[in-house]
Amino acid sequence: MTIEKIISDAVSKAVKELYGAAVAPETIVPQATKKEFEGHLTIVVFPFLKISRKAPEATAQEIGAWLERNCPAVGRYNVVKGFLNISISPAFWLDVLRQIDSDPDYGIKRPDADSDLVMVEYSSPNTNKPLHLGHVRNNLLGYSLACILAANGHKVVKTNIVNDRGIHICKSMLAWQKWGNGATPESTGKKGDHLIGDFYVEFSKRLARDTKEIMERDNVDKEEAERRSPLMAEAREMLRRWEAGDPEVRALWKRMNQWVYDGFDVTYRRLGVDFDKIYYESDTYLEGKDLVLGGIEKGIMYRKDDGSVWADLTADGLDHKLLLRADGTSVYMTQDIGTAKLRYQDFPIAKMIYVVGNEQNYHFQVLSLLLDKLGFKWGKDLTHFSYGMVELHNGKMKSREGTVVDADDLIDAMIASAKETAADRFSDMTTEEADEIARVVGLGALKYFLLKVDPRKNMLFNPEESIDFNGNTGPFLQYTYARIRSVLRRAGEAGLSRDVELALPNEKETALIQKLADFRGVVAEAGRRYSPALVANYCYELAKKYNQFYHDYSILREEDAGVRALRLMLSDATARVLRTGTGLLGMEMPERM
RNA sequence: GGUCCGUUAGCUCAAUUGAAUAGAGCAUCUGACUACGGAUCAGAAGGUUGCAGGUUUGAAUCCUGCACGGAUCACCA
Repeated sequence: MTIEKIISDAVSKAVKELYGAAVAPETIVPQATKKEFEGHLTIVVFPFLKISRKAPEATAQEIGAWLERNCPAVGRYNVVKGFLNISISPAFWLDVLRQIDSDPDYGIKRPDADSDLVMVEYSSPNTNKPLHLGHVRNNLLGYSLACILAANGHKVVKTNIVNDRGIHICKSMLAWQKWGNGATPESTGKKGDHLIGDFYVEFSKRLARDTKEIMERDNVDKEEAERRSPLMAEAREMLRRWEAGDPEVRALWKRMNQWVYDGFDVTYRRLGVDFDKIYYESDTYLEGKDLVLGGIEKGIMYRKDDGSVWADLTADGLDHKLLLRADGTSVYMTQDIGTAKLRYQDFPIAKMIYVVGNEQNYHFQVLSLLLDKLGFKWGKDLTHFSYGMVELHNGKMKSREGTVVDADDLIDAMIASAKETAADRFSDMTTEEADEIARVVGLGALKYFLLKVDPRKNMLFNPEESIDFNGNTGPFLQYTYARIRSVLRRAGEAGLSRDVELALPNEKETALIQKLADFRGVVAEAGRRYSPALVANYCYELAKKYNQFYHDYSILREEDAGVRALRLMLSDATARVLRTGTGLLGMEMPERM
């Protein structure tokens, strides 16, 4: 039972007894009292005025007086305009702290046998180039979202659909065949995904050169010139052979994709993300066809004279959407329908979440509609967890402009930067220990910075700012955590016992307990709104509050055993909530740094 | 042009979905140290929440219009 629930129940009862009418529960929302007023929780009484038929002040007074008499948790109250500020008694706060302290999983709700299953799709890379900064935001959001959902009692399946076929893959393969001289990750020492990416870039460069020549020679536009390019013809021919199952092409494709997967695995591991089930587009791209053809009979789709198949979505405010080309082959949408079908067969999915960039908003609007029409029960309320672009402070990063920030390079830079920033702190450590902490801090900085922002918004990533040990940053949280652990270690060494009667908390300590108590609500809210940013910003507020608290008291030198024990318990609880909270963001917390 | 999304302090971001005087950090300025970890803390300054209307006891938040920025409207994925 949270303290908010206790108060809102009591208010509900008060209104009923005082005015003889029930009030809708959702209109009673206790919220933290603003710091310039006295009290812990505030009730807004405006919604009750229709029932009480009295002025706001009078209504608040009467409810406050009733609560003081009948609700043991309420110590004092005061009224400002239509706001009823309630002070919870210190003894009650102490109980709250004890509750937090005794629950190792505080704030977390574990799934049970009846829990529904949520599938989260994220990452979804192409196998023709390495992961970049945009993928990093995607991966961190997807992973964190899965953690948050799991913490809210859902069964979660993390999935990844690998885009491993198509013309873009053939481009890399062709370039390798033509100009690769048999290069392998082993022979070049390059990570497989980077090696393949380099050949893709090589192809693009040569194609651009050819295209330009043809444009001038034949006086045609860029699109047409590209179509006439012999390089493109070769790539298309390779795709045709791939689709026909040509053993030679398939063998090359398998070999090169494996290099890429090995490379991706390294990057995923470094980022600390993982998947429960990986789907490959080469396995699923034919799957949607039957469903689409079946849709024709149901009247959901129609066939044009040239044989192509479409869905008319104009009644839903959208356009006509192509689903099968005139030659019978699938498009992206058809494949996503097929993948959905497979997943539905594989898992009892109650809810599907796609973590995909906001440039595909329209695609998912259409997908939701089509899946619904085709009879998937979760089609209608599938969630496209849409996120904005990441920009660097020195300019946009788009793959076409060739200014992509590579994920591996970025991780390296973050770790190097953490090492440099904290060099003097590491002087008394072994090299291994210093390296490990630099890794944790560098990645923590990256993760926190990318996750604290509202996902829908385009954001500006500033590596320098992210690794600052002050302010709203990952390293600040990690530092706070490490310092608390250090204090607790010292307390243990000194044999300071918490096994005494705890003192009642003062105002400052109460404020920290209240913040800690909020954690449960924050996790639930983050689960409801799919918001890692909510958790991130809460963690920062908690760390900040603890720092203020910490600065005011000499915890270890405190002479009153009860007060000291209370403060140690508060420190311990703060460290644990911090660790749990940042854990939901995929961050690691160092014991020392 | 149609649709969707965004616009909050000099900068980077919040605001628990409609509540009190819109909050943090960075940067700037002023203070506080024989420090249980100062990688800290306290304070100041910084705002017509893009603009104009509307609804409401109450609007950054909801509605309408406009401006600016982004995305999308492929027989690409």
